[in-house]
Amino acid sequence: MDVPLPHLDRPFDYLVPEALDADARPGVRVKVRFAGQLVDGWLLERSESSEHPKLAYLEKVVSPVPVLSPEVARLARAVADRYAGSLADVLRLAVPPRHARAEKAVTSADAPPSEDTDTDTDTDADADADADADARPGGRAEVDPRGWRDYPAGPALLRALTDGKPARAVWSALPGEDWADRYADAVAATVAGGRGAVVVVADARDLDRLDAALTAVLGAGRHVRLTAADGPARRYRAFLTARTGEVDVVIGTRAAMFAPVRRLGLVAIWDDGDDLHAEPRAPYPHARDVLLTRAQLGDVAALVGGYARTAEAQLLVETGWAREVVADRAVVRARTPAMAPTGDDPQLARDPGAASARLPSLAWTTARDALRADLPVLVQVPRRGYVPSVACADCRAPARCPHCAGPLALPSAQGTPACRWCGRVAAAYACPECGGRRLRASVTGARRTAEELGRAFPGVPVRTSGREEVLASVPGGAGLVVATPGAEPVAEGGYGAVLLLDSWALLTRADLRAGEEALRRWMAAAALARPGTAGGRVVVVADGALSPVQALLRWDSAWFAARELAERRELGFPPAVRMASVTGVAEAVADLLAGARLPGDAEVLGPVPADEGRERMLVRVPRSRAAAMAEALHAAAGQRSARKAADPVRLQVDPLTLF
DNA sequence: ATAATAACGAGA
DNA sequence: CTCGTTATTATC
Repeated sequence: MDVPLPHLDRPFDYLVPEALDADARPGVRVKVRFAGQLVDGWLLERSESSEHPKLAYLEKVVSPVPVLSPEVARLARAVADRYAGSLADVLRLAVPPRHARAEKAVTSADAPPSEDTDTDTDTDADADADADADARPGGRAEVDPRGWRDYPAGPALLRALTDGKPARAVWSALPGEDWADRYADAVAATVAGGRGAVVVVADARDLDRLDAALTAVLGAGRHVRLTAADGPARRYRAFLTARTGEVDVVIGTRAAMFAPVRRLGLVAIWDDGDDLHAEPRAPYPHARDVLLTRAQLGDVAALVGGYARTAEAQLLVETGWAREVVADRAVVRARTPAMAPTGDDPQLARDPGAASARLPSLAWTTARDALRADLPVLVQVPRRGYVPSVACADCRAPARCPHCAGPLALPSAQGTPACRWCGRVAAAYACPECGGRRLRASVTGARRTAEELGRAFPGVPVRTSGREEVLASVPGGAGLVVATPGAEPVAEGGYGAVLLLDSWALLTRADLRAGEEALRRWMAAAALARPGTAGGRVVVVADGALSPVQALLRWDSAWFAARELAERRELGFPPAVRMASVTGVAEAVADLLAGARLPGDAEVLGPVPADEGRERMLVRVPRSRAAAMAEALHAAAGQRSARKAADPVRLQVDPLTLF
């Protein structure tokens, strides 16, 4: 039933009229009369009998195309359960809105859809048999591991993919790695084994890169792009192309995470730390978690890769769910650009205004040398607009509540710091890192402009790449490129120098993931530099003693992720625990939590003010209780919606930001 | 939304 | 105790 009300989140039985018998197959969209009115719905399964005494008839089959595959239906239910959401909400994300013209174009051109449902419902054994018959007639296909040879476990991973084994890998890409080529290799290996693949990337630029790499390896027409940015018609068309089994490789942004793929053998995500992977619509699923759920449910291989490793990926490694695919230290050293921190200039580091007027001297000389060698220089500047928070004035460690480890905030310039989670006043705050007692508001630095840099290096062409216009690549000669994180163009032959500025603004954000995010952005930029042996240098304007900076200098995000995860265990933060946030007007939030039969060991934190007069409570449980918590919250939301409680409450499981 | 159903209370 | 009205709850 396509209604988002949580208390109606279950199947309903209907009779199928004779006339609709042929079309009424599992996976089709239907219209039914429900509570007196016509509503959209999904035909989940056909059955001979029903518990329900008086059944109504199906009103209409919207289209005979079974757009919802059995695998995706199962996945959607699992995702709804994990995120305390409704199946209908997940299906809205999983199956794009119907576009009649696109549907006609695809289904009339190809084999009737009946053919494909048969293969879809095949058992795994059948699928494997098909695979052998299709793609490996005379023996075992072998895919050249190419760049995967740089990673000791790489070739074995590709073999496992070709053999149809459900390998799970957390991949830490080397600097300078052409990740898109590696993902294309992984997909090709899967396809060689007769299986399909779904690959999710964060944005259109990454998608273009992967698209090109895949076309080079597989040839044209073997894969399809699925992204919301392409518009409803193209998106639905791409969706149907996959659903009918015409292609079995789907790449895309998070809209593709639910893509139906015949004989799925691999799910992959690149740069899982990018916050674009978090779906902003209810129930707010994260692409990484959806794909991993998919792998788990279907004996499907999974590849989670990035230059930087997230705490979530680290958890997969530490629990043994996935194996890490990393290069040996010697190879890392050989590929890494020469890196140097320049945090020893307190004047510049602490005063963003002064720093924007000129570059720290090491950064300046590094850029100058690269330009003299006729090499391009990348300057990464953070976006403005980070939430102000409070940090230790001496060591700049973010100030946390001694009681619940929530973030501290200063109500006024000279006020007493108070926790934004539990509201407790931290009158006698002392920094746990250095014992300092003074606090300062940490605000972001001003954005450096390209003109300022142009003035510093007269006569050098300056390009910018940012929100308004994102450059995919720049030529190899001397030139300055100013880019915001995530918009760094690839340089032909690699950058001679990469300057990472305003790190302080990144590191002191009031965010649980501040350190991880800073490292992720730095690594993404530093990966574009030439190796140190070829003259590539990276300068990060930050204190070299800070752990994210250490991790960058050593190109060891696994080390950082392990540290980060350990810290989150200590503080009781995700992914070490599972959290849910409940947001709404105060009475509604209290009402929902009062009606929720939470597991005994659940902790309820808050309230903290949210925007527009609403407030937010956090529920924290051990990971073993995650399902129980989600179920309890979903049920409580159901109770509220059943009695038509007026004020809406937003439920988010593992929200991206906790503060 | 709307229909069935339970709950309630006034008046006989 | 019944009837009529109103809250509650289920909706195939």
